[in-house]
Amino acid sequence: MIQRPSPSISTRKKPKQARATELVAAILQAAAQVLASEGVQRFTTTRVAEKAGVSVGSLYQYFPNKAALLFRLQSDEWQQTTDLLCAILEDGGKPPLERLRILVHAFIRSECEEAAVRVALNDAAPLYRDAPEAREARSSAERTAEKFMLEALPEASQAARAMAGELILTTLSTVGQDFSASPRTSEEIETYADALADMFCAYLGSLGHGG
Amino acid sequence: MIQRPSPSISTRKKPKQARATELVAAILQAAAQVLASEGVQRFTTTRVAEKAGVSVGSLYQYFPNKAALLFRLQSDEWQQTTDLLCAILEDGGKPPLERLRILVHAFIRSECEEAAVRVALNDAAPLYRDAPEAREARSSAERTAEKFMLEALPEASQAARAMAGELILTTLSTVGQDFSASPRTSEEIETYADALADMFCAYLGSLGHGG
DNA sequence: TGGAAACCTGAAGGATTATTCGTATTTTTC
DNA sequence: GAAAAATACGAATAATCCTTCAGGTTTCCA
Repeated sequence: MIQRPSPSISTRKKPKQARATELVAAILQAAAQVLASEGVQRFTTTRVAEKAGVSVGSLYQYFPNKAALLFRLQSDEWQQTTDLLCAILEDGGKPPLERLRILVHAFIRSECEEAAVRVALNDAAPLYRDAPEAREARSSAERTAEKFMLEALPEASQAARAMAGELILTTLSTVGQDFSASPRTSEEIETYADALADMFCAYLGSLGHGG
Repeated sequence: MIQRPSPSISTRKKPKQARATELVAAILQAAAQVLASEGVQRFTTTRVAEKAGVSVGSLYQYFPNKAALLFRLQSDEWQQTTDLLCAILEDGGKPPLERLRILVHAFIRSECEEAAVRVALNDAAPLYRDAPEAREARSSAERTAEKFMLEALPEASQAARAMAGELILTTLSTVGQDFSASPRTSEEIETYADALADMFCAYLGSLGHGG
């Protein structure tokens, strides 16, 4: 398959002075605001620069193109979520299934809190999906998840564990996304998170007995 | 997210002659092709018309705007999938959980077969999401699903059934979407569908006893 | 203090696209 | 067969957007 030379997405230049660092921060913040309030359709480098109180040219000094900016937003968001979830998984004081339940609640809540940005970022996915940097991943979160699954399903085969882990992670992520697309009351959130956790626990339970 | 006064999406005029009907069909077919092969970014009314061997003006005679065309594609796709799934659910000869497993397999397979269009249609969602017609739904599929849940969870409360049904449907749909985004071998497909069905069955099983 | 490096500016270029509308063609109707 | 209705055409319009670059400003450092 031919890879069209999609423009690199890595940052063009790194800020070396304080004002530049602040400028980048202002741009990122403005970008998130524009994305959340206007949607992808109207997410424009010019609009972002304007909202950041900065000129477009400055934006292009630190982000080679629009996709890079979006990708950066997405990366930051993902990193933040990942840290939250890993911290929960690594809490050794509680049994695995309880930790999982807590994690589901935390994730769904987090997803709903920032629904606007998350949904818009998802809408923007096609803009940076084909970029080279978007392909790599293999984070440290992988190992944390793996360790958790080993704890939850000690008797299962490696393949079964991997499959179950992947399925749960995918489900959590995609269902959370879908759920947060509509506005929700906090009661709805808790109910839904509980149901989702019930499903995961039932699944892991069934795998634990039968092999 | 700001709601711009999105122009109506309903078809502007209905074809009354045979040639017009064929033209609309050609446009829809071309639209699906363009969407699958070029992606949303390059999905253009001009390109669609060109591929259909038709002028842009003709396209706009039957679709008031680009969003309407995309929405139509999405509707047709959804209707087709819905019919497939309802047929499986209504097969009274098999026990509920077995039907559910068959349904999961059928859906995942179907999703993977048309992955290109489906993924692109999903990418296009922001273009027609805010349209009035996209909000209504309440199809006959709802009733079928409800009837199925009544069969699968006869002892559960109405609320519990509704929640479980919604969760399973959402999971199936979003996870299927995500799974089909990468190319898959048919072995992977079957394995994944089985795992997903396992999860649903375990969930319903757990609700059946305790609930 | 002065020169260099980093930084910032924003008008303008270049490209793409959605949609319209005046005109031409085909089909139907009487 | 002629008027009317339906259909088809596609160049032109108007808007939007990404990105660059030539030239000014600020900060750093010796």
